Amino acid sequence: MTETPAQQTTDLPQAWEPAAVEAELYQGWVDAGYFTADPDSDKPPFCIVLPPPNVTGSLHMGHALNHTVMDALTRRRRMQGHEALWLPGMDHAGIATQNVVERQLASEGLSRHDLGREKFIARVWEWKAEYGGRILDQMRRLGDGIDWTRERFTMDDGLSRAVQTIFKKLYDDGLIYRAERIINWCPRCRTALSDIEVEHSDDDGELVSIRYGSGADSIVVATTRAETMLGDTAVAVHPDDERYRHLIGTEVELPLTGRRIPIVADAHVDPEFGTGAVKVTPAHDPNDFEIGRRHDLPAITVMDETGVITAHGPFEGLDRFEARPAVVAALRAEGRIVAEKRPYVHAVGHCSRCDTVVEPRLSLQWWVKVEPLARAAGDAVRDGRTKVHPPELAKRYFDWVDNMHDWTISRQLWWGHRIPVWYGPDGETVCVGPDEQPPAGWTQDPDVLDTWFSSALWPFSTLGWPEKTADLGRFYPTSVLSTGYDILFFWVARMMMFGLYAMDGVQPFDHVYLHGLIRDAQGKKMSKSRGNVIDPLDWLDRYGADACRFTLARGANPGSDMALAEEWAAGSRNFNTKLWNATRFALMNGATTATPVPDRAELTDADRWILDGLDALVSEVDELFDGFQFAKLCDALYHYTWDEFCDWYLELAKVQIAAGGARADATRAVLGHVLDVLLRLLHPVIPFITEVLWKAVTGGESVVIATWPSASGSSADSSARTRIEGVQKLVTEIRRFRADQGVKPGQRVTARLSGVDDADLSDHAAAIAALARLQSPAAEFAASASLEVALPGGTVVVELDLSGTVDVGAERKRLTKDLTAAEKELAQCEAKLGNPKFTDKAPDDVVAKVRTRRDTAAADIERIKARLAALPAG
RNA sequence: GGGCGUAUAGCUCAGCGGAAGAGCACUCGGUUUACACCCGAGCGGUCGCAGGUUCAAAUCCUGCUGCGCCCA
Repeated sequence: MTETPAQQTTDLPQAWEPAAVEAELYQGWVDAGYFTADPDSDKPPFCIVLPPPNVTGSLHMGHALNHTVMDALTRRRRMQGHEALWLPGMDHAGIATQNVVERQLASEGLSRHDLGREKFIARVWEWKAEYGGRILDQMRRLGDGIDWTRERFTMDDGLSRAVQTIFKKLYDDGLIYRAERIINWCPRCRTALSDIEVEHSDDDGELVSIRYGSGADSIVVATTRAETMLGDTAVAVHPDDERYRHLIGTEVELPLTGRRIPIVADAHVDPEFGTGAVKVTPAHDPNDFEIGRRHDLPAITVMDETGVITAHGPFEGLDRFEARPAVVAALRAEGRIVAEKRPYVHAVGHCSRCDTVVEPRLSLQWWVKVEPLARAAGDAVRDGRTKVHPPELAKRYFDWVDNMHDWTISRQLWWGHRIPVWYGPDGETVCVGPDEQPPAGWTQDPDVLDTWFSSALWPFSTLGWPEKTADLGRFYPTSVLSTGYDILFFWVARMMMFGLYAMDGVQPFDHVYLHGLIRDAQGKKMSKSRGNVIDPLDWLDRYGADACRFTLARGANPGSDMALAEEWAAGSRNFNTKLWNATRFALMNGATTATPVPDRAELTDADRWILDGLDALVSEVDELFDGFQFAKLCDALYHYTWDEFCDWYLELAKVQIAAGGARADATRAVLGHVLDVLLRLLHPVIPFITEVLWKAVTGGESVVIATWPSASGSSADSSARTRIEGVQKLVTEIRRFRADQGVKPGQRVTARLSGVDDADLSDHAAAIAALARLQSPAAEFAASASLEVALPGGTVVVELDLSGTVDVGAERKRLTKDLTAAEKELAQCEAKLGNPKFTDKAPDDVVAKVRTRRDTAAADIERIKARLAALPAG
């Protein structure tokens, strides 16, 4: 008999207290170098680059979810023997960071202009050193198995060099150009924004109809931005619009200004909208800009970069939102307001960083010509080099990349990568690559690049590009990019474009996994204004990293958002506690991996059943991991752990251990083996608790570097399974009967079972008695009640001495309910079988199945009726 | 306005052609020496509405309605 090693019962504390041990465990992993990848190993590579969080950011639930996913993927591959690299870092977040530091300066009564560009940038670096990157420490608390030795920052020297290199390459290839266009302008940030940095919302506004000109030749236009009329240079109508045909080519007087403007015909005007005549302000509206180009109209800018009106007498110096009512009032005074609609709900663009209403503005900016890049990015997904998970979202990706507008990359900021273009005294232009010098006396373009420009290089710049480093050769293309579907466009599309371009057509990642968005328990978006934000740090404190991670992974159904609430985390915490207690109990009973699991011939039905279930679980988990099905994977692990291992096997194992001798030793080996495998399977999702438990069970160094389980290869014993399921059904029916009869769960009841041999359960009498709390009858046994349980092999009759009055009413109620169900079943089956079309056309196995169901139902009805008839009256 | 997605138990979601499922919540019982963060037993659904295809529809098709998202 195996000695129970003493330390196994004492090593594990009574309860799992994550807060007390997580930090130390994590530091141990880092110190051991488990997360540091070696480019020179001969293992197959696996690489994930962390979508770099903002240097100003802190961990929110969306990060926590994404990190859980990436960590689980990486940890599993590491266990599978891959050279696993998860590479961390941050982006410099141009606008956000500059805003933060400017606010800091403002509190000192300073502006960035007081400091000047160089000193301001130095100040930003100081800020970063002190406050930046809080999120990196929070990632440690989540348990991220990240290679900290490779941490990168988009403004680092190496990455800045990558930015300059690719800019020069694009410029030389004619894919970067400078042009004056209408761009999205944030008057608060005072910079250009790209299309995707603008968020549209339906806002209350006004629709004002204004009469231009006078008399028969007058024309009415409608606008939501009345103040822009100061910059109108035409009125446009549809060429086929009979109402206005006579006016085309004539001029009207623009009110308030005295200017005369032409009426032009343009096919892009919608005759159905408003009056069918539109005012044209080429300097302040993208559509109008196009009309202006087609008709060679001048563009008059009437606002400065802060949104303040710059001309036109009484309106000069007014903010755009003050100017709007002022202009309307002035027009009304002239009797030119024909109609006003207020509120008028229409889509308004807002700055995604500061929510200020975006102003379309005519301005000279740098652009990326995206057409060839976007086409390549689309093709990489179309031809399967990069796979999108879930695949439905690929369509959205195509919609985007196939209709992409050129990308404005210049930003009127100081914090960022300065555009490497220099201007000569006579307007010459030169783009300067790394290691090149601009001609003396030339001046550099003052603008910096969009942060996303450098982030788009992340999958290869972090690995050393443009140098041909060992890391780049080994880990590019990366394996998986994981992110929320909401930033599919920010991340995936741009990384794809630049990755393919810089790396000679090799895609930056093989798989793109897109997870859903985090919502509250009612499915509402989390937002500060709603007050429904859950802070992951709060959950980490109160429930532990494993519970937080398990909750997130368990909710990650492909393509759909995830609702979160306190109860979810508590449920995961409970799961961890269950796992803890089950393992502790197994160890207290001598569970071990020191002795091998005996041959199957030596094992009981229960042993084979739980081992076969474990094999099935291994295969299922592998399949689900490969398909990025995290919710199902967690459910499978949860179900096996709790419903099969804890609820049944551990109870059956108690009986086997009580038997002593070789049976007990075999059971200890099975317990040890199942826990060893189960803990390894759980480790990628819940790394901390599995580390402690796995070491206690196996005595191994660390589950982080343990081998990923594979199925045993033995074929499943289906008759063992049938018998265990028979035990389960019998035990459950007896418990149900006891509960109906009001017998306390713990109370032993004298019982006599017959038909056990026919049901092939003769080996399981002890287990049935233990689980159903039965005891053997004495000589003078007098049954006061009985029940019948139909099993595949035969019906087991259980006679019980309830030693009290029997609740005949409860029994009748139960039997009647069962009878109703059986009768319904019989009717359904007979209806089908009575339909010749069904028996002719349905597959044979389906018909056979229905026949069996009919026979079972008929037998059930007969049996239940007999029992009801035998029941005493009352 | 255009496009996409979704509608299943009180809540959050699986299931996506052949007997309606899970977690949580709820009800009843419980000091069963691993666990009350637990154990045992339950209750709960004409699968949004209306048509159609099929021997068979929660599952496929059409329309409608509600909700959500993306793009104008």
